Amino acid sequence: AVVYTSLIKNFIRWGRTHSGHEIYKDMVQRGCSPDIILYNVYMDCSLRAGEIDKVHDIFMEIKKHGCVPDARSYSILMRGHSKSGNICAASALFYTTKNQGYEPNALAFSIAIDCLCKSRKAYEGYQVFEEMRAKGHSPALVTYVVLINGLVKELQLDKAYSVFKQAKTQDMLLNMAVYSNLINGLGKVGRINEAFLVMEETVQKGLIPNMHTLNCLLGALVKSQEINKALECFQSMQDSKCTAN
RNA sequence: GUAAAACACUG
Repeated sequence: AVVYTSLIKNFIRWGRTHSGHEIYKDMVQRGCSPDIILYNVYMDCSLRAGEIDKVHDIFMEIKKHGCVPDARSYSILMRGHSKSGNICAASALFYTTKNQGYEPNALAFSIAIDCLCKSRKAYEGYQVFEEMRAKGHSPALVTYVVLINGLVKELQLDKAYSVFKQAKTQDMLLNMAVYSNLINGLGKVGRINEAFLVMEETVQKGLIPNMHTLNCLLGALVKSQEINKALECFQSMQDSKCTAN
């Protein structure tokens, strides 16, 4: 199985996906039993190669051949569903995994959060995030960013802000894009004062607001009819040679 | 012999 794994991996990786599939079939025909590592590699490679439907097919093969999917198998399948837009399946899978008795590790949590945010289910992503923290895992910077951006997109500003605060207490170095995003979201729901606070914070942190940031702020100000401040902001944009829209 | 991943206004 080790040899077959390597063969399948390399064929698919180098674009010879069809040969990869043939090797798998051949292996089965010859009575050689695939193991779970082979299946995980096979699914992962197919996913990267863009054969998303294949991921699901392979997953089905696992049980058919008397293997038991492990936590990684579920994570890969989840990525597949999220990539193909199968939103319901993606979000259900995380719970299925747990029901199978697997305790997700930090990576499994992160993948779940990422998939959920991409499926526009940031709310669920947030729940998974809370669970992750409760279990004592430390999310990576990207996980915070993905979640904050996802929540902002769905205008869940309370949650976004909460995650934002938590990121800071973990000394995460959030970049300007995240701040701009948050300002944008706060502006959209009319929380202009908070948008300003966030703006001031960027300055304190030594981050340099760019044209995206200022445009976000400008949009927020116009929306809340703070014309004077909008003009002020517009002025400072011109001073810093940013282009307004 | 098997892990993933993101980002910004307006249009």
